[in-house]
Amino acid sequence: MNLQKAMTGMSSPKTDEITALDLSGCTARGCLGRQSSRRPCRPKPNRPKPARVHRALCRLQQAVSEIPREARREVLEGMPPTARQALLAFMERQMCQALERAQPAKPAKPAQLAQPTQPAGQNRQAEARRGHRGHSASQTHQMPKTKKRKTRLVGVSHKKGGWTAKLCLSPYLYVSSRCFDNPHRAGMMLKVLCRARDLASMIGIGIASSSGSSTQPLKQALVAACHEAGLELNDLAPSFNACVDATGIVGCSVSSRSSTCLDEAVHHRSLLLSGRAAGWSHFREAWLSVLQATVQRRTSRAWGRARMKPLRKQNAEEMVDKARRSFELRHEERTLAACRKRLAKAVRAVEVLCSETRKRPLRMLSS
DNA sequence: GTTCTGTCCGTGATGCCGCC
DNA sequence: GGCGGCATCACGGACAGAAC
Repeated sequence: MNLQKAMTGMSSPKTDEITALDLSGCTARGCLGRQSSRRPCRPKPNRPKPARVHRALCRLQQAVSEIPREARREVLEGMPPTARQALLAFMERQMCQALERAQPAKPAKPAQLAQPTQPAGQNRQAEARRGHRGHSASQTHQMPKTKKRKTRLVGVSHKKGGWTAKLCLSPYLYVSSRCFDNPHRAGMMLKVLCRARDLASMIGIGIASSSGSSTQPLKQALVAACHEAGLELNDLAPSFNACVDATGIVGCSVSSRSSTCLDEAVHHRSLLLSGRAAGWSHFREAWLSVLQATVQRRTSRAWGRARMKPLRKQNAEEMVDKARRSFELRHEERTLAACRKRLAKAVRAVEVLCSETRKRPLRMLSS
């Protein structure tokens, strides 16, 4: 009974009844009697080794302990009786051993005995992975081999008002042209942007290598690319925008405000990236400051969202916190699903071993 | 060594805003 | 309703580390 409580962390009478039924059913099914009618002592050659059984049960115990406390009862109820009995017998055995060890010193509480297998945290894999990723050189300036949904000129998009060219100038940093009335003109601008990107990479400029204070060479590359095409920078009217993938923090990408000033976009990118590296609270501050920032805009007759004003602090906080809450909910769901998957696997493994140990399964599994 | 999982990065598409 | 263009989302390949 205490074992069950230790496993579920609950003291529901219903759970206790279930445990009692299963434990009594286990002996009433007569596994031992059936076994005695066959070969009494000689073990089967393909019988699982105790170490293997022990590992499988340890895994199952850990999988159960990873399930959030409130969902454990449901999980235990849904577990096949064979696996559940084996687990209970295993834990009972563990408890006895622990009690024996603790006897000379002082008696330990049963609830504490179930704790050692509790992992440090359910998300430790994800946490461990976080922060270990560097930027691969191969990822920069390469066109991904994605399936294009429409066979249109890559980088040119059709808007209600015309056609624009958009290009990733450097990791996290995007540049868009102004709107043009035909796709050919936008395509030409796209070539100019590509050329600027190439010029920048040729002389080793890159946002990755340039801090916020040294964007001048990149600007020069843009001007040079325009001149090569017989254009002025004003013809292109580039607008810069930094986008940071924050799926690990808020479950989506976060964009800076679009600005005609490269320095502003780079500054926002830098804020968001350093915030992301430092964790949620820092990222939140960075995001808030980006949302509230005033940036330089194109001088066009565009209105509405194209002229969106900086958010007020309260609105920005609402937006940021809403995104985080939504992410946390989704994250919890994903974590629970992963726990359940691991549990199902562990249960299957124990069931297989139980079926292999046709003789006295409980006694063997608990030894 | 292979598979799984989560993150990074790049691209395309579309919603939305308010003046004209 | 048309317009200009920013904001946001969806999608998918590449990648790295963990798990098996």
